[in-house]
Amino acid sequence: MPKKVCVAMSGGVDSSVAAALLVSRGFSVEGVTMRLWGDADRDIADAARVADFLGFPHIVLDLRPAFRAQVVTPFVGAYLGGLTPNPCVVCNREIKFGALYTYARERGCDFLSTGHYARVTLFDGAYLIARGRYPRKDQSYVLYHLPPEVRARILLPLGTLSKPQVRRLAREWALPVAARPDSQDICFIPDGDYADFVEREAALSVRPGDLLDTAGAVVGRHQGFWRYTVGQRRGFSGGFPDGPRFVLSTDPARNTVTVGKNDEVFSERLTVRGLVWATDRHGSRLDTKIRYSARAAASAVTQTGPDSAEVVFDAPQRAVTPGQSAVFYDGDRVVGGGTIVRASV
RNA sequence: UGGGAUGUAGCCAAGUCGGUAAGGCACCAGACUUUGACUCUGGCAUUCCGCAGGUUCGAGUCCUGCCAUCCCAA
Repeated sequence: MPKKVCVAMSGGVDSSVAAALLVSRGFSVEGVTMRLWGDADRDIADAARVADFLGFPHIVLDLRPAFRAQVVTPFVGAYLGGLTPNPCVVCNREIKFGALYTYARERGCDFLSTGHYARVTLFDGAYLIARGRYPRKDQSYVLYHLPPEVRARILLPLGTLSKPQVRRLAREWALPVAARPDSQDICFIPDGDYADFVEREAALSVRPGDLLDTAGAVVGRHQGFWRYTVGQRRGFSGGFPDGPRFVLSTDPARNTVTVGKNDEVFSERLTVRGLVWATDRHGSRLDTKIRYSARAAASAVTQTGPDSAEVVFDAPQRAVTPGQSAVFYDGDRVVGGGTIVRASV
């Protein structure tokens, strides 16, 4: 009796290849496409074509209310609170490996599978998320918070493949979506203008405020604190004759943005909340990754409370940003992480 | 209306002995990217260098006048 696996299919190349891989490995596959936001008919149709092509059933799961409540609303709220959220992290936790996982289990699936470029490895009796084999595309960062029962029941077929390999497989197998371009940007903001999105959702308009230097002197104007994130260079009126300035911090209460030169945007330590550990088997010397596209950096991690920890880097990191996730790696294994609430020199 | 200085793209700014407008910031486009950023590449003064004349084959670069701004002296 083959194991039954539910595959999350976005209609894109990655999840389609993941599904094909599972079919080739003898699993009993069922495709599910989540309807999350906006017009998804094209994606749903593409996923259905792939399922049909590969010969397994496909269903659509409408999770729009949950997506709005658990991803979009918090996303807007975070920006208005002066933070820089990572909606993909939240979506993976609450939707893909939350609501969808629950649904898959209820349908009797043994596993849930996605097209993430990450692996699951058995370590000391526990299933842990590990980096994808090909670091360029590694997505383990966005899965750091999966609970143990979920980690034990997910399959990530793309974890040992590179993007070019996946595309090649899609072409070899003549999948109907082989030529689709990669998705990018925030899925619920197709035009990529997140600031405009936040303003529409929150019924705000541009709210100019003072641009400050580290001494507190007004050095320019900005268009509303939510349009800026730590390390950002663009968006200040006029510019500075002696070189660019980068955001050091924002203050939602006063609607101010503090800027400085590039060498001022490095931090040696940070504090996380919402701390989770994937295993107790880890030391304090861990590599910490402070954003999706950052390289994990050597650090010392110390738990300071039930859900908080302090991270001290061997070398200062650029643009440590409150709201982003800090993920702890022991080699290739994801051992924990949390949300950055503060950075300090 | 005594003296001195300056006036080059939105901003800062280089422009030698006159030879056919560096660079930086900002901005725009593209690349990168399942978050926001960063980064990278390209574009960005085709009768134009405060204005008006003049000299010259040719002037931002020399000459004359004017205008504007700043500083000192008042």
